[in-house]
Amino acid sequence: MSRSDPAHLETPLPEPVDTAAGTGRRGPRWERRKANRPSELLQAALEVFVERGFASARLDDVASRAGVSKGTLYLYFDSKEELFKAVVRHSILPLIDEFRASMQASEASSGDLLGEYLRAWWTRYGSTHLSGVAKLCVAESGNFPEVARFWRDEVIGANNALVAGILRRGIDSGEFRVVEIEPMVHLIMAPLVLKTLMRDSLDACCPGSASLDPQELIGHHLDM
Amino acid sequence: MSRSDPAHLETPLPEPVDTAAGTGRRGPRWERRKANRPSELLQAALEVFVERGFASARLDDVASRAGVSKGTLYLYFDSKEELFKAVVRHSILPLIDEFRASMQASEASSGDLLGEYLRAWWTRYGSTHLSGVAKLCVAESGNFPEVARFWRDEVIGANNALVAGILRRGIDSGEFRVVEIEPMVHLIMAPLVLKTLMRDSLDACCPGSASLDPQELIGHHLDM
Amino acid sequence: MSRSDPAHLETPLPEPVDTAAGTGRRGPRWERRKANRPSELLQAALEVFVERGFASARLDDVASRAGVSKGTLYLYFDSKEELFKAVVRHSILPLIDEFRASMQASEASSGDLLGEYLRAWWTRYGSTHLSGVAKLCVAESGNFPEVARFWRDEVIGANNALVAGILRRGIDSGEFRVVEIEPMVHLIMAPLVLKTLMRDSLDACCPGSASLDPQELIGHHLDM
Amino acid sequence: MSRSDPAHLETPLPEPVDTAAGTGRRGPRWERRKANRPSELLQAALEVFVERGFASARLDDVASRAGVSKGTLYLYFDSKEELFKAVVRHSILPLIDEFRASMQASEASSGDLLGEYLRAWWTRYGSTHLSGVAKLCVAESGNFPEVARFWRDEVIGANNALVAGILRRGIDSGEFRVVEIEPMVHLIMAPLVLKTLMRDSLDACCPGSASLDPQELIGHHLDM
DNA sequence: GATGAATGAGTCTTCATTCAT
DNA sequence: TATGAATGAAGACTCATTCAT
Repeated sequence: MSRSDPAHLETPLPEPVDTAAGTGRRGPRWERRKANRPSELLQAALEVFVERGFASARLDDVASRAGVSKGTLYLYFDSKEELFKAVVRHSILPLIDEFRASMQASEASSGDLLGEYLRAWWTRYGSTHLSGVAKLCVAESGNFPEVARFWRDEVIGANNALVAGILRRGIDSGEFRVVEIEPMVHLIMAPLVLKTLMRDSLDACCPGSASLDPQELIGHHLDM
Repeated sequence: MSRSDPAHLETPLPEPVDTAAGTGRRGPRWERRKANRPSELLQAALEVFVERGFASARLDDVASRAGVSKGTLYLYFDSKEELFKAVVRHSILPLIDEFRASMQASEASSGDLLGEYLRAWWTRYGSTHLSGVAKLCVAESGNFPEVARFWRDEVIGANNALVAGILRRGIDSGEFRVVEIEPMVHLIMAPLVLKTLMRDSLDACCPGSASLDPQELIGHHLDM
Repeated sequence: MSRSDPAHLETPLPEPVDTAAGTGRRGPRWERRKANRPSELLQAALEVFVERGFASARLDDVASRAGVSKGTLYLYFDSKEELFKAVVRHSILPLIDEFRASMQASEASSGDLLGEYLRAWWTRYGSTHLSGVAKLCVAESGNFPEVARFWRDEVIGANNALVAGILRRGIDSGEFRVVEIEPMVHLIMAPLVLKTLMRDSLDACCPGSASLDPQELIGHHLDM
Repeated sequence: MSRSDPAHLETPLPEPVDTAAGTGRRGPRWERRKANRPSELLQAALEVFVERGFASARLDDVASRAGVSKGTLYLYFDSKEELFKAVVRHSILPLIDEFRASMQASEASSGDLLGEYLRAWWTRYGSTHLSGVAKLCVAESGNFPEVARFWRDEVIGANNALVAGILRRGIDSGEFRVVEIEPMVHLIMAPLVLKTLMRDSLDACCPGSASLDPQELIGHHLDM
């Protein structure tokens, strides 16, 4: 594995000693759920953080959205900050790995591959709760520089590298005309990225641009 | 005047008792400063809000950056929220009017006009402290829906209307080929907008895309 | 038995269901440990309470020092407070009884007896973990008045009564010159007691006074 | 000044910018009292800390005893810990200086000087709220080692040095018989010190020993 | 009996807001 | 008008206690 995350974003999901899951009958005051509590908490935290931002998010809200009490959060995360970092980390890293893997597996033409990738990007990320994390990282960059750096280098960096790889392959094979790779990557991604940022913030902003989704964009860009 | 601000974003700049204003005489430097205290406060607030976000920004920081005491802020703004709204409002509205006016005045070809506009956009907005407000509005949209709506409808809306107008003129005159206006506006603006968002957050993110600035973008897009 | 403990300090050591006790057969090591769990818990609690004080001591620390889980503590003690009181009670009462018994048994001269007692005091109490409890009672007197009263009346009182008895016997027999008993008891005990308090708190405080230990003190005081 | 306090215990009393004290009429919601707020707060804190110990003391109690709100404490002290350290520091240092100064000024005989000193010790310290700080330092030594070190080295150390100086002078002049200085200092101070510790904790402990106060002790010890 | 995950009351700490000066 | 000390509500965090396993 060649990823070079900053060490502090490497920590694995907290995994308390696993106890056999209950049989499910009756309604106890609370339930033992060591095994997937962490990811439930992270999901709740992701939503609250994206909606409110780090500072405005109340841990009480995160806890009640996850259906636990405030104290439970501290069984799994040392502090609000650690929870925040964990949200950023664990929400996106698996997806990056997935994208990387699927690219290596593909044998399609470069044009198809680009279309495939952008569509996957939209389906698995852009249209998902996940894309809210991008907005979150943008919003909190001033307060969490290392998170911003992580997002820029590891997440955007990885994505851009994948797209650049496709472009380069297409150019090498003569399928695409010769263009500067980096600006073109930006030109291709920007409308999609901006769209998700907007959806997660200014909402149904700019009605009409909805038609810009994957298919059209790919069409447009492949012209060039 | 066709602007349709929500009422709460309409308030004019606060004008404290204006000592010796208009008379012109007897205006020692520190007396005169009183007159534009509000805009100095707004400037300081803008910087702090952009850096930290609304909730994390401390009024103490705003005050000390403006060189006044915390209490003074309350002579001009009723609350932190009002200050925030004033920052968003007053930072951008004059510029929108300016853009509108300059567009109406121009008689250049549509191609030149588009180039001119994008360059002005970059010079007067994109490369400015001002663009940080966009990031701020994105970041705070969850907590300030009316600010988000204002930014989307009034700011982005006005900008897009201007660009759409240019495109439409070019198409009508046969200078541009026929395209769907709205998606094209998004395609044109997105790379620029995203770039400013990134600069104000993930920093010098995506190095290499720096070459995408105005001139190149215009070239690329005029091809289509 | 003339002790007059406040009722709440009378409780005997908790005795959980005693597996295979009394029968003598079939007592594997880990089974046998159950029998003296309570005293192991008390020992761990004593150490933690002395080190940190009542409020700062965490039951988690007590539990892990005793090698059990936090919940186990509640099988033997109803609350942190009860644990605290049990620590104070059970740490010192056996020793007091022991001292009382050995005094009654002794037929030595009063001078020898005093020396003997002070030496025993130091060996069996002053140089021991036990003396930390004195510091603990002093420290917590504000929060646990009944514990303070217990310590003062039962512990210090009992000790002083023993020393006073020796002095009185020595005076009655003409071996000691006539002095006021109570002040003399204080004068005799204070340096020893203060020394243990210091050792348990300000540490090797006042270096050089180390030579004050039993023998010397006895010498000094017997002069008077 | 040759004192060698650990640096972190050197900080002077917080002194916010001084404003002329009010004229005293009317009953405002709160009063501006920058000038002596710090010492009022310290006095209140001293009492609460001595009564309850560091961990059990609630800042709310300190604040209300000082007649201010909880937040006010934070205008003068960064944290509960800093408040604690300030209490220890500022309660005792002036007194130490005072004792040192009065010793240097005195020209009495060594015997009188010793009596004078012990009487001053009792009047100005032992019988005062101040002596509670000693109990506090003893109680919190495990949680605040540097405070313990400060008390042992600076406070007890300084006191012992003064007493040792008197003894040495008396021995040199032939007024006292030759004894080992350090043990003797401990023998002299211990009953007094222990008495204050008891008064501040186990209360009117050991009734009857009340007669041990200055005069008697001096008499006893000058015999030796 | 033992365990340790879950709870929630209790405190420290921050900071927007007020108001005496 | 300007100040900044004082306030107090709000929220992060801890930890004694409970209870399902």
